[in-house]
Amino acid sequence: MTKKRQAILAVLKGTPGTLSAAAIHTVLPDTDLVTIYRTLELFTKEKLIKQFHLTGSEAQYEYQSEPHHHAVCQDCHKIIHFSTADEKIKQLLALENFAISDIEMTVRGTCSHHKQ
Amino acid sequence: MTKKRQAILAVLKGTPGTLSAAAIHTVLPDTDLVTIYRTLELFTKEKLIKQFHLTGSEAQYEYQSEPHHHAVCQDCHKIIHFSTADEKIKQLLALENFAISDIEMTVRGTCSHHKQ
DNA sequence: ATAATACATGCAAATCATTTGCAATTGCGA
DNA sequence: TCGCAATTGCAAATGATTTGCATGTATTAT
Repeated sequence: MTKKRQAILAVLKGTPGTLSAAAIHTVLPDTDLVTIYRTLELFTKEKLIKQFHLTGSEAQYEYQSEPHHHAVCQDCHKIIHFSTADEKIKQLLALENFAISDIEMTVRGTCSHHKQ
Repeated sequence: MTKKRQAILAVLKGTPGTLSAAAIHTVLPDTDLVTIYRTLELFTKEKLIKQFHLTGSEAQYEYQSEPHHHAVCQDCHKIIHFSTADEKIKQLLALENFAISDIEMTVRGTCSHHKQ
């Protein structure tokens, strides 16, 4: 764990929401964007952080604290974080004036493709 | 609804899983990839089809029949489709020999950013 | 402490998916 | 049929991410 990597992790830990690689680079302009990408890939593999592809453009990263979900505004791309699952989602998000048009779930893991 | 658009929709309707823009282009090589992109955007806005960003690379599209969810293998990127939500997910995917490492939910809609 | 080796970083350039500009074409209504 | 608007294709631009390679830094064995 080098100084640069510590700095990147610190930025992620110190940010409540999600961050893109470019966003981290504006906070740490002395660290090359390529280094940031490589570090984020490393951290993701080590499960220190989580990577999300919420939209078609930049990936979003966040420090893995409490597991939770995301609501993305289709107009302004604001991301609302929430932790309770199930039926309560609608009530919870209603409090935030969020009009749900679709709930989409992605399960990640490994399938039976390799019976080594 | 032009002929080209009909053909693109037919490919999506005739495919059980998801398709990328490039995949559609290999099925319909006489339709320019740009036209495919523009048509997919159109269909997505009209809610004829659904767009997914399951990984960092290509977006996946599928005809909107039954609402369901996706399990993505982190190694081979195979996509398993399933419809039952909640606790049964684990049992269902266990039958497919899918080892879940993470369940991630994305809610799409509109937040209160515009009080026009 | 020094040499040898491995790992981390930065820069430039490549790559991949997608979007944009613009001209040519098509289709459809007056 | 004429004219206008929408559709398509080609080329090029863009945005995000990755790769190659040379340099720098750290770590270990001698």
